[in-house]
Amino acid sequence: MRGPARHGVTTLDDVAARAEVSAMTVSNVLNHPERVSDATRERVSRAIEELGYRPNRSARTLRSRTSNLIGVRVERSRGDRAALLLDQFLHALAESAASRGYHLILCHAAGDTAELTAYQELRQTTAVDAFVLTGAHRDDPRLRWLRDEGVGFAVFGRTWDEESSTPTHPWVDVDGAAGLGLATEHLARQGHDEIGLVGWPSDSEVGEDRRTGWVEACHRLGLPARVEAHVVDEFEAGRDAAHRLLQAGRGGPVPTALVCASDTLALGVMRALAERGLRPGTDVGVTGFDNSPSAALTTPGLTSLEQPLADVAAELVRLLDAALREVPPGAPAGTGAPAPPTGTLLAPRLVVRESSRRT
Amino acid sequence: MRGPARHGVTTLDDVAARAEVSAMTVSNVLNHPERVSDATRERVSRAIEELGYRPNRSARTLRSRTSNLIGVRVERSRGDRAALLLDQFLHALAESAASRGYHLILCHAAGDTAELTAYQELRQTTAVDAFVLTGAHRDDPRLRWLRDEGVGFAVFGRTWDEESSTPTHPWVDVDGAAGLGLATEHLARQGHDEIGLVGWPSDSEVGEDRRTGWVEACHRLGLPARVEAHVVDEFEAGRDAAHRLLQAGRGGPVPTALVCASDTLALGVMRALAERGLRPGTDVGVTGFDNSPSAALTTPGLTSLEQPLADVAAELVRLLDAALREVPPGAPAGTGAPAPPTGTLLAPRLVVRESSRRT
DNA sequence: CTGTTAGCGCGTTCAA
DNA sequence: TTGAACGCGCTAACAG
Repeated sequence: MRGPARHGVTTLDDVAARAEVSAMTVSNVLNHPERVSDATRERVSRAIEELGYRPNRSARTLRSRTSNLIGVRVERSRGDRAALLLDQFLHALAESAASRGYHLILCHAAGDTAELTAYQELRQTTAVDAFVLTGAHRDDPRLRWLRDEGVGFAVFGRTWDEESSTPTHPWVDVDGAAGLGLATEHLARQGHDEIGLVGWPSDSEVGEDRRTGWVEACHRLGLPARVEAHVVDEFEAGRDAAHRLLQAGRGGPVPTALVCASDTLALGVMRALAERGLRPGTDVGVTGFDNSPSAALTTPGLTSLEQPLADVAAELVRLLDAALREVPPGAPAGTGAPAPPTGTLLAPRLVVRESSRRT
Repeated sequence: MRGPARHGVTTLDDVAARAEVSAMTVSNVLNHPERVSDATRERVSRAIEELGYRPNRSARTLRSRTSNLIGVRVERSRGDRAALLLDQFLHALAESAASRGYHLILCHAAGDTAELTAYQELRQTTAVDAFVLTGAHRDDPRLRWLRDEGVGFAVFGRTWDEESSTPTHPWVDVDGAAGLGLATEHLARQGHDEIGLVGWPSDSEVGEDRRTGWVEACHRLGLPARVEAHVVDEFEAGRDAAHRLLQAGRGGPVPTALVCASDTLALGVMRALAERGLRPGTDVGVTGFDNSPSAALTTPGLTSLEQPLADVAAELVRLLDAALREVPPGAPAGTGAPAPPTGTLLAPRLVVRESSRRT
C-alpha cells in the first residue's frame, strides 16, 4: 500500500487498500487476470466496482509505452464535392475502436509533408500506438515512413504496387470494380446498350480499378465499352464531360447511360442532362459512387454504390489490434509465425434510385 | 543529470546533458521561459532543436494533471440528411486546437446517457482537459453534469435558458435568425410577396430562432408571415410539407417562395416542386440552411446559408483555452476577476444559387 | 535565475 | 499466487 490519492481520484492503491491486497495484485487483475486466484480476483473486482476505479491512462502509458490511442488524419473537406463520408467513417471507426479499448486522436495536417510531421509528433510524444490512413497511393511516402519507423498502421484503400508482391501492411478496401460492375449490369437490365463511363484520370489507381469493373461488365454483357471520359473529381468536370460525350455530332456513338466514378461526377452529369433537356433515368441512365447524402436528396434521386463503412472501420481496427497485440521480436516459437499483413476487400451495395430507372 | 534514455527516445535529461544544465531548467525553458536567462534559454533551445526533442505527453500529463486533449463526440450521421458538416467542423476544430497545442480525442456514444458515461471515462482516465459539445438544449443533462464536475467545456449552439440569466458557460453559435432574415429579404428582392416557412417543430430552440428571422424580416418588409409548416428535419417531411402548403384548394394563400430551416427540408421541398411540375427559382423560390455539399451539387443549385465553421471552431478553442489557463481558485487579486463565460454569435452568409433566382 | 528533491499512478522485475 | 522495490519522463515546490 502506498499513500492514498490526493486529488479525489481513486487510484490503484485505493482499490488495493479496499481489497486488502497489494497494488500489484490489482494491476494483475486488470492486465493478467489468469495470474490471480479466483477468490482474490473476485474480491478485487468488487472493490474496483465499488470505488468506480478507472486506471489512469497517462500512468499506464508512461509505464508500458502503449497509449491505446489510434491516430487519424482529418482532411479538409471540400464543399464542392459530395461528402467525403468522413463523419460516417469516423463515427464507425470510433465505435470499433472503443469496442476494443482504443480511442481516436485526430491529426490535422495541411499537406502530405505536414501530415508526416504531425504523425511524427504524435508518435514522439508517445501519444499514439498506431495510425489509420486513408487514400494511400503508389509509393506513398507515408507508408514508407511508417514502415521504417516500425509504427503500426492500417490503410483504408489498397496500394496497388503491393498487391503483386508480398503485402507489407494491412489494408481494407471497397471493391470499386465490383461496384461499377453492378452499376453497369443494372443499366444493361434497364435496356441500355451503349453505356459510357465518366471516370477519373488514368493515373488514379482507384479510378482505374473502377474503370476495370465497367470494362469487364460490358464484355460480359456483350456491350461495347468505348465511350469514356477521364476527368478530375469535380462537379464542373463531370458536367463538361457529359456535354462532350452526349454531343451527337462529335463522331463517336452517343451513350444512353453513364456510369460515374463518384457521386460528384454523377451530379455534374445530371446538371448537364438538365441543361440539354434530358431526363435522368428516362432518357439517360446515370449512376454514381459513394451513396453520399446528396444522392438521396437530389431530384431525381441518384443511383449509387454504398460503401460498407462500418465494416471497413471494424476490419481496420481488428487488423490494428491484431498487429499491436503481436508479440514483439523474440516471440516464443511455439506460438507460430505471426500472420502476414492481410488485406480485405469488401463489396459495395447498389442503391437504385430514379436516375437509372426507365419509367 | 539522470541516466540516458533507454528506448532511443530523447528525453529531458538528454537535452539537459547536452546543454549542460539541469533537467528542471530545460523544463522551464519549455513551460516558463521567462524564468530562464536569455543565454541559457538560447543554449537549451539549441539543444532541443539539435536533438529533435519532444516532451512526452504522458509524463507531462501524469505530473501536471493536464493533457492538452479536448474531447469531442462524433454522432452517428444519417445518410438521409444533408451532411452534418461534421467533417468540416472537425477539421476546423482540429486545426484551431493544434494552433494552441491541443489535440482532439474522439468520443463515441450511442445515446445521451452513454455520452455522459463516455465523458466520465475520458475524464477519469485523465485523458481530457475539456470538452466541446454540439447541439446542447434546454436543461441539457450534459451541461449540468459538466458544470457539477467542474470540467471545462464550450458549446457550439446556444442554450436558450441561459440567455436571460447569467450565462454559466461559454458558447458559440451561428445566428439563425439573421440567416433566415437574409434569405427572406433576398426572396423579397426577387419579387416574392408571399414567403412561407418550412421549419422545425416549435419545441426546437434552433428552429424557433430561425423562424424569428423569417417573421421579423417579413414584418420589416411589410409582407405577411402566415404560411408555415413545422416538421421534423427529414427529406420526406419537407416534401410533404411543400405539397401541403402549395395546394391551391387548402384555403390559405399559396406561397410563391419557401424559406426552409435546413437544406434537408429544402431539398425535400424541391422534390415536391418537381412532382408538381414547378421549377425552383422561376416558379417557387426556395432556400435552405447549412450550405451542405448537396446544395451546390443538386440541380438546380440550392440557395443556402453557409455557417462560418472555421470561425466557430476557432472561437470555441479560444474560449476553452482561456478557461483552462484561468488561474484556479485563489488567483492573485491584482489579475482582476476572471471574465465571465461569454457567448459569441456569428453571422451566416447567404450563398445564392438558382433555386431562388427568377430568370 | 538555477538546481535538488520528490512523486504523479502504474507495471515490470524479481524474490518470497 | 502474491508482494516490495523501482523507475517510466516530467514538473511542483522549494532551496540556494
